Amino acid sequence: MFFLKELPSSEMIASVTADVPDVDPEHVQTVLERLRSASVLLRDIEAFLRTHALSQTQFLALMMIAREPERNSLSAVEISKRLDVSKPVLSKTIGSLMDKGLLAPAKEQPVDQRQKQLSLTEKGQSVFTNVLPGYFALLGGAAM
Amino acid sequence: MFFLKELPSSEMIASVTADVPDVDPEHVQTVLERLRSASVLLRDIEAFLRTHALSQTQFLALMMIAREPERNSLSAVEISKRLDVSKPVLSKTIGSLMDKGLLAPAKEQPVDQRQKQLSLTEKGQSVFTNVLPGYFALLGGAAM
DNA sequence: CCCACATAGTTAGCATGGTAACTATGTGGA
DNA sequence: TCCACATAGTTACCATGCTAACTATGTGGG
Repeated sequence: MFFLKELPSSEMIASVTADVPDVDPEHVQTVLERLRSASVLLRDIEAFLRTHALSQTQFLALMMIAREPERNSLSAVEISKRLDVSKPVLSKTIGSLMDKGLLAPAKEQPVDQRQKQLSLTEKGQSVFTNVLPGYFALLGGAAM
Repeated sequence: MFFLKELPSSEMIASVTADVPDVDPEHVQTVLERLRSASVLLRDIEAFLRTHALSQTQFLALMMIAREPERNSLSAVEISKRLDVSKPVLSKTIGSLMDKGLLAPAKEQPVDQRQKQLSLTEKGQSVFTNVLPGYFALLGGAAM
């Protein structure tokens, strides 16, 4: 997250970037503004998801499984190819989703015994279905 | 941070947003792409700052003091008006910057004894000066 | 004057992110 | 065959974010 409330003035950006070759101060200004909007939106999304007792990562993990075409389960390693978090974080995320009863081991386990196939429970399906419209409404309403 | 490696396909966005009134799927797509770019850039910035043993918040706190016009010190409450983090986080950030010897109590303390005026040490000045060009080079080089 | 309220900052406890290092299982070439 | 290496997932430990509640100081109306 980018935590500045007030962005640096154009004058300050211009004076600082003057020392740095090949940097366009106006582009820097644009990038800073977008970082700020993205951070604000991400906070709003987190606050919204928290009202459903989900973190952003938990929600995205549910989405990866729910929206996988042709299948209703994924292994952790498959989720981690779609979700950009470290392995331990994914492991903990899956653990907390299982504790909440939103995720469970899939009925059909893979031959490779190192993997754990995971699918949404009924509760997981229904929570995801409830949250999704609000999530996209936030994305759609964002001024970026 | 927004942790999807692959964004949802336009088809999926279209199908989901069809249920949500007043949401333009193309706008959602744009917002998702910007969230993703912002997250990637923020990670790059964090990685860069880490090579100088600074967190993003620590660096921004230094910047707030270093770039304050007409003054060379700020109180915590003044920093918190410019930096969008909670009071306890700011308190810890200031503590860690003081531990590193980058920040110190200012020579002139305010009359209000609840406040602690803070200024950069020489080391803090020099670290900040060293880091700033690389920081703006990253911002300037970002494709957003 | 003084007590209620406001403000500055800290402490305590929790959630979520990271890396390093570990176990367990699979795989491929000598 | 079997041993070195690769891959899946977990454990341990730490940094940084949050809220709630605390202490200390300042301020203003009765």
